[in-house]
Amino acid sequence: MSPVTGPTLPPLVPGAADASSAPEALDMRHLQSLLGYNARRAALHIIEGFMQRMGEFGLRTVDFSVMSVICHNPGVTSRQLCAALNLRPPNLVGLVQALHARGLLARQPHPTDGRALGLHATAQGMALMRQAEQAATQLEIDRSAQLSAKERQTLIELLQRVYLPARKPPF
Amino acid sequence: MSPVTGPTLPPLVPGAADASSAPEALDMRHLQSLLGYNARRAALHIIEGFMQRMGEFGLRTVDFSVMSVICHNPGVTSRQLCAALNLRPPNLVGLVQALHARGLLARQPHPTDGRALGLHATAQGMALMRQAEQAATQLEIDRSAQLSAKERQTLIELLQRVYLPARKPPF
DNA sequence: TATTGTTATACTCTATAACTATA
DNA sequence: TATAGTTATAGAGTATAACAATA
Repeated sequence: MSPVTGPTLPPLVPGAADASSAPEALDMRHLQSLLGYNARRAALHIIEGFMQRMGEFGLRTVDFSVMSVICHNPGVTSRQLCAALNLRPPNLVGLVQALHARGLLARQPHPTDGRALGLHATAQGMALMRQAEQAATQLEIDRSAQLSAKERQTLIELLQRVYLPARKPPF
Repeated sequence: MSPVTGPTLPPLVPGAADASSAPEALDMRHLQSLLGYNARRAALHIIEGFMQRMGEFGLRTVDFSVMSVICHNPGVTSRQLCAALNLRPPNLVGLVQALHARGLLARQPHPTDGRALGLHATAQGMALMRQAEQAATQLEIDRSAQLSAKERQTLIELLQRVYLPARKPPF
């Protein structure tokens, strides 16, 4: 059982592998056969570098996402942001307040709904995000340098088909 | 700017999009061009169902990972588990204690290192994990039903090339 | 009655420093 | 001196319930 090289998974019985004989390399094949495990490990690998890089702009991952959506969708409401980014409204309040306090976004009354507030990036917020988005794109390329541009695109498309609702064929 | 279908990203200036004209659909193209964003969203989508399903076995995601590695690597130490799963030792203590209290694993003195404890799954733990691993595999297939078996395999391989250290060609 | 934004709060997950026993 | 396991604890992230203002 030791020199297994094929895709066969080890049997789930004692003695199938012995950690004391090779303490430095564990058999991780079953976990590595699971999509969720691999997706989580890969996401954490990318985001680890992402957080470092965005820290230079004073942004956490979620700050970047929120600012990016606001920049590309002027007047978006908190509720829309929550739906698009899978956030809970109470967790967005302090986040938006902090970005507003830094002068990165402004809140204007919604044109048709008196309850809502439209979120707009300020000129300063726009300038920051232009830099941040460029840095983010470059960082991701560096962090996934093992992939070609074509492979990276394939990976993104497959990931989107996992979590995005299926769309009609004629796009 | 409205009927854009190509890969061109919207300019990062006000007026590029207007949320009030299409309040139900936001422009998410920039975030969706980022690998980290897509990997995180896909991972959360899979793991959401994973947690529900594993809850029936009384296991959280991390419990499943730990038990799985122990089952396939009898005698593995806590330190090895931490390195393999990117966990911090203090966070593993209570986790292992809980699994031990449930009779799912046993801790035996390490044969060569008096400081370490070898972790072994009990018969009960083995039986539980046999069911859990089967359920996990099936759940992932269900949750990624938009992908063919071949596409799912391609996705896993691309993800592993992102987060696993590169290996020598003649593997 | 339903929804937006908000407050307060609790729960989980994760991370760090420091201790002990052994190598 | 370095490492394995542990303790205590702090911080971040995430979740729910409930409220006022508006639809």
